[in-house]
Amino acid sequence: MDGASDGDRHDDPCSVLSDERQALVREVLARMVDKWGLWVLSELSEDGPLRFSRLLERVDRISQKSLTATLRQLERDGLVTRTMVAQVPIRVDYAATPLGRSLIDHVHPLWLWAIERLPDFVSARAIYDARTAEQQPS
Amino acid sequence: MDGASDGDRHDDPCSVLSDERQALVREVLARMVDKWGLWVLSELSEDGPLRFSRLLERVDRISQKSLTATLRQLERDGLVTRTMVAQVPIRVDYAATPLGRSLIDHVHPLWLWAIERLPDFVSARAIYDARTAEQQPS
DNA sequence: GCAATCAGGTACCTTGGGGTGACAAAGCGT
DNA sequence: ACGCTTTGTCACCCCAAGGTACCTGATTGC
Repeated sequence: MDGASDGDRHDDPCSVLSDERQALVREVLARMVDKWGLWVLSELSEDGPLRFSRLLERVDRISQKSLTATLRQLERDGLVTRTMVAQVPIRVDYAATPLGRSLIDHVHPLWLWAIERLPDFVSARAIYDARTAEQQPS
Repeated sequence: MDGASDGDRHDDPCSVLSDERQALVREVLARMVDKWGLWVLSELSEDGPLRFSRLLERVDRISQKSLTATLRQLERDGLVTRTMVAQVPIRVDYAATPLGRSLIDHVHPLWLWAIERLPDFVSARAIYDARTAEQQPS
């Protein structure tokens, strides 16, 4: 009997979790890799609470829709808080939670590592693309 | 040399890089968060070189198409190597590169952190979903 | 000739992310 | 009354990820 198809043969984060929990982890981490999540959370983590339009200015070229969606997702996962302030024109402050700041702290090293290794990725791609181009010259 | 005029107001990984390089980092890291990339790379990193069909068995429920695509992307970014062996039936071995193993080493802590915090995410979502449900009784 | 194995490739479909632009409620200045 | 700002929502679009299913090409064995 070899190769039972289940259980924890190794300590893969992936194969140790149920599909459901695995998906949840992926969804949370996906924000740190998608186009806006990390950026928005970083702004909030570094420069205190910010209102919607400040974020719109600071996160360059983000659309209103995407900023709204990003904030909703971050809020849903407990990474940022949303506070409405009844004011002259209505005002909404967003702030990073401790959980959000902790996530940033754990994500930054990974990004820094990736930035350090950028030349490796660039050259790996150049080599790969050149090799596949010579094999498929059309 | 590279005309990447990166304004660095703060040490955001995001706002320090040119769009192009930012996108490259995101693409590499995205594999570690998408459905199969981390899993495939982990298998290769832990259990030596593996051939296509072994991976197909070990990465449960992955489709041929997705495995092929995942491996191509990992290979393109220099994270795995592909070696054809002229044999009885043709044979192809995939193995993690040092760069790939290094990436795994840097990604694992993040996943472990996320798994530790899973209860926080679950409860944050429960609270958020309950609150929005009461406001929008569909 | 015919089936089987291994390593893919290709077509088709559904989902979801993200962009644009128009519109909405709330209060203020004029 | 009218328009301004702020904080969104909604409708419409395109594109890419991923799944299913089927096809290819090389080779061995019958």
